[in-house]
Amino acid sequence: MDPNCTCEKCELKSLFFQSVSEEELFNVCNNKKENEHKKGDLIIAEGSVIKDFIYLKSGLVKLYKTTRDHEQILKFAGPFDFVSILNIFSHNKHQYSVMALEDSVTCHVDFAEVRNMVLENGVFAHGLLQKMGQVSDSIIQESLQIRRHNLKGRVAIVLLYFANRVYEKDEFELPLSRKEIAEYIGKTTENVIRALSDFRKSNIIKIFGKVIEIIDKERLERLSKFG
Amino acid sequence: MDPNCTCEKCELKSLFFQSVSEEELFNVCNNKKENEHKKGDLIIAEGSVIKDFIYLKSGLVKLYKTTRDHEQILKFAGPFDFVSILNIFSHNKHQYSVMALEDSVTCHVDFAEVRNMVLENGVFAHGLLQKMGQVSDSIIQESLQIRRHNLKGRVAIVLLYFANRVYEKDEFELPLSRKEIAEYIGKTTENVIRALSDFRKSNIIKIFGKVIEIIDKERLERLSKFG
DNA sequence: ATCATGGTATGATATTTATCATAACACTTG
DNA sequence: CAAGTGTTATGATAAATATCATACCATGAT
Repeated sequence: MDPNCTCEKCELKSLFFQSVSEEELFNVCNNKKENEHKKGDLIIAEGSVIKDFIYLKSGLVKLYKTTRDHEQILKFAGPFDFVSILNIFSHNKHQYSVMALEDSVTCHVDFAEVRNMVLENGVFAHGLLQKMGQVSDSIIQESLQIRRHNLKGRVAIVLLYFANRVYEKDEFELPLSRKEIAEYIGKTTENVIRALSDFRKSNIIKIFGKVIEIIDKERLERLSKFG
Repeated sequence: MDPNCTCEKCELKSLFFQSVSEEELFNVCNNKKENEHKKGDLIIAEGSVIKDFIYLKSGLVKLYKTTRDHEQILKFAGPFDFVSILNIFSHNKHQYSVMALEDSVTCHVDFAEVRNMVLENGVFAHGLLQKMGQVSDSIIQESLQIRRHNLKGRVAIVLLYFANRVYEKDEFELPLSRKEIAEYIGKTTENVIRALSDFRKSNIIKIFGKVIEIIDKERLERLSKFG
């Protein structure tokens, strides 16, 4: 093995390359590129041509679409639910932008190579179909969930998402501005701030700037279900 | 060829079986089942086990999810944008229900057979990846589009969808109740009715029960963009 | 240091939408 | 036929949310 090739040790190898032969992996590995992104960097620009199969090795990103007057955030994603797969076989341009919410590392494999692997390796293709189903379903289900809740319920869902799914702690630094929360849940920035203030006044959370501490998780969970 | 096998003539053959060999097609064709559904029939029940790869040959359906107290409609779909693909590789149970909005015919192929074709036929697998990307993207984009409009804008979007995409006529019979429009756009039934009445009073549409005639399409289009 | 800028925060008000009530009508069922 | 049920429709009112205004604070640029 080439000493430059570290894919063997990649935590995500099993995600996409489980079924790939030594020879194929070697090939992918030597032609891949890894990019580092600082918090706030644009990783993928909506409308740009898709050249690579891109996946997230580490970090946290937001997926969003820019419209006339504002942005709509589709999904927050970490390494194990990364998302560029959705468009890659059906569009030649990226339909969404991706921005780093925390320092992130992406891995880029030439798309032609991935397509060849799909054409030649059925197990690999099947794995991609599975992953794609999971990703699209998570976006759709989350969107439906948010849509059936009011302002406070939606904000509660976001806080619990970061506490339970991303940081696995009840005190964490929000990697988002209030505006970005608003862009995700489809409400105004002011009302997101009001909801957070309301939670603070009701002793459900404490707020120190971007740091949130969840004090009464039960109540927050009730809000996320019935609010 | 078996005289019972009419897949050769199926209008949708190219959609899913473009790349499939004579032998494979023959096999699929003889093991397929076709089902007819009357308007209002449940075709797929959310939560039921996925056994078949199901696609729509003709008709019109709604895809929806049942929650605590009401239903949320995800998508209306005809033969060329059918949707059961989304879950089939990633879940063992259907995540959404499908109901016929008009008399419909579905074609059922055993899932194991489809999986085998994915594993053995890269071109077929690639075609499914493309189709799946299109379907998931259409759901996501439509959902975002609706979310950034107000009540009237949303209703206008629905009317134009049926006029332009489904019936290709400016006078058509809505295959939906007002309640179902509400479940799709995420507003109350009363307000959907009010929006329609409002369009009628403004001479944008005429209403004869379920039959809608669009009189001022330009104004409706403006509403669907800026409302 | 000063200035502009963006994020956070709060209040007052306007607008939008939901809820509740009622009624007419069509449709099914006993 | 009558009774019940669901759909369409409209009005009155309540609740949720958006909009506009203002302020404070931190940050980076000049």
